[in-house]
Amino acid sequence: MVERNLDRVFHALADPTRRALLDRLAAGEATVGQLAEPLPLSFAAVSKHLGVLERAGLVTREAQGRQRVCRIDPAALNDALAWLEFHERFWTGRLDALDALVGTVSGMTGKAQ
Amino acid sequence: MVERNLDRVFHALADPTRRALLDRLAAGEATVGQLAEPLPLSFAAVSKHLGVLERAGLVTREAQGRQRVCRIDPAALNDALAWLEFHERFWTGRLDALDALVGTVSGMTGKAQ
DNA sequence: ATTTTATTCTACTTCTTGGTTGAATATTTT
DNA sequence: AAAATATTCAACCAAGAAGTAGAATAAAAT
Repeated sequence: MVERNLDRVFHALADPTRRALLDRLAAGEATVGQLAEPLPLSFAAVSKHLGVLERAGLVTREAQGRQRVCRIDPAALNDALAWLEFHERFWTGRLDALDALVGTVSGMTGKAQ
Repeated sequence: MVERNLDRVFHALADPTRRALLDRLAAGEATVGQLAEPLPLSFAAVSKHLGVLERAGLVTREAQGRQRVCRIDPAALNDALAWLEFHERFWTGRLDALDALVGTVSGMTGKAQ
């Protein structure tokens, strides 16, 4: 269940266009058109990428008149972050040093998993 | 350049079988056969998955007699971890709280990025 | 030297992805 | 009401991913 979502989140992050979209959205909400404008892609392609990000829970789209306003949802990063942190800890055998860290990060967005 | 590797790392992590392989390897090195044994997959399929992990820099395979010993390489997680941490920080606007954290983690494997 | 074992390579298949274009839908503007 | 705008949908295509099976390779055991 969390596993299934990890698939989607990691897959969403594995594309440079989608990471660029996230970077752009980190600077503030934007419509699909605003997101598509600087990219060498059709509207439809950008809309599809946003679909992938949305299904991963990383982005929300809200209809506002005839346009859709996109916003980032930082909470969805938590799954991926938690997985990576746990495994980095585990792999490096440093089970001590980062104990506090995971608590810190998962507490950051206010969403426990 | 780091970007291109991020593609490979996130893509490698986006598959549950590959994450399972990493989990298994976190417990210690293993041959391809040992990795394949509990999985409902052919040897060849597992070998392919290991190729993906290897190209992402997450795993190394070393020939040892007629078998290949696989080991995890924690350093490769750093790219992904750094990306996620930076963005989580950025997205949540908490540019303060995690400042120490990034230093901690990137210092952990002894490899600065 | 032959056989067995461990792994990879080479097709081949099916499904998914990322892209396109043009029609469809919904909302503003005129 | 008609035209323009913003976005998505549907159909399509090319390339890549994940799987299979069987041949090829290389080392170990007999």
